[in-house]
Amino acid sequence: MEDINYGMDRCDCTVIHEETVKHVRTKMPADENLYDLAELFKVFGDTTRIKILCALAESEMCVCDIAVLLNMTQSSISHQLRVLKQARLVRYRREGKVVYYSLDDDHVKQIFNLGLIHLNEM
Amino acid sequence: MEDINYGMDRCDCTVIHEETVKHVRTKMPADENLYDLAELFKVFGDTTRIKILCALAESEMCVCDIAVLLNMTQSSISHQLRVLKQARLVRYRREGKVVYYSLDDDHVKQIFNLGLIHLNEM
DNA sequence: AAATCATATGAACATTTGTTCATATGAATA
DNA sequence: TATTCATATGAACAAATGTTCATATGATTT
Repeated sequence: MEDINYGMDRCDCTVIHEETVKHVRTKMPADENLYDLAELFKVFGDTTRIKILCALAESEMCVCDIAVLLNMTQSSISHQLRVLKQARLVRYRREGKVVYYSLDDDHVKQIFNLGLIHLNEM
Repeated sequence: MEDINYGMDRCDCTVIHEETVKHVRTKMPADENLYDLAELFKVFGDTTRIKILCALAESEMCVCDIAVLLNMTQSSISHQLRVLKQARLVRYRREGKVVYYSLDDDHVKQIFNLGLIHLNEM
């Protein structure tokens, strides 16, 4: 097997297993999909947001309730709810001055549970 | 229902739905678990690491192979593999000078797939 | 219409994070 | 034993992120 570097700019390595790399390359999803996937998990990757999701998994709640529950400022909860909203993980409905948030779909709980399973089995 | 603030330091809100908050509070997992869960998802929340996991889902690979595949430096791949190792998402075996990495368990693929399902259904 | 209340948001700040560069480690080989 | 090569790692730096503070918005109530 030849030691070809393929003229890559960034990589300072020699290709060791050319066939493996070639094969895996054909199996990789589009960069855009992997980017989106990382962005999705990034949303789960914060304690405050995890707590919010966990709370909403139990019951619909307004912003103030969540702030009290987590003992955090209304502002920071509101900022985080915006992130969750953009990721389509939560939805909301307005009732007068109060805005109620809830989980958007069932995937949230599923992803959540898989994470817990992984942690429990380590 | 009374407007009690419960003497929270940080929250600038009035409790609106006291019963809801009380109930949800009893259902919340321990802070430590939620912290660990967030830490786990944080690991998935980076494009480079997602790509590495995706590649390893297809085949065991050495560090150089991954660097070539992703067109990144060996150093940055190695740093990220350390993160994945600490999260128990990948394992490795040494064969002479070469270190081969692979997925540690099947949860990785499952979490991965759930993420993709969520993205596809939005 | 003015005041009140729940929520949203922009800017600033501190912290965290990912990559790079230089170098260390540790195993095979000459 | 000296060299080579694959990998690991520490420090530095830039970029991203979460919270806070001040204030805006928008709906209700007086």
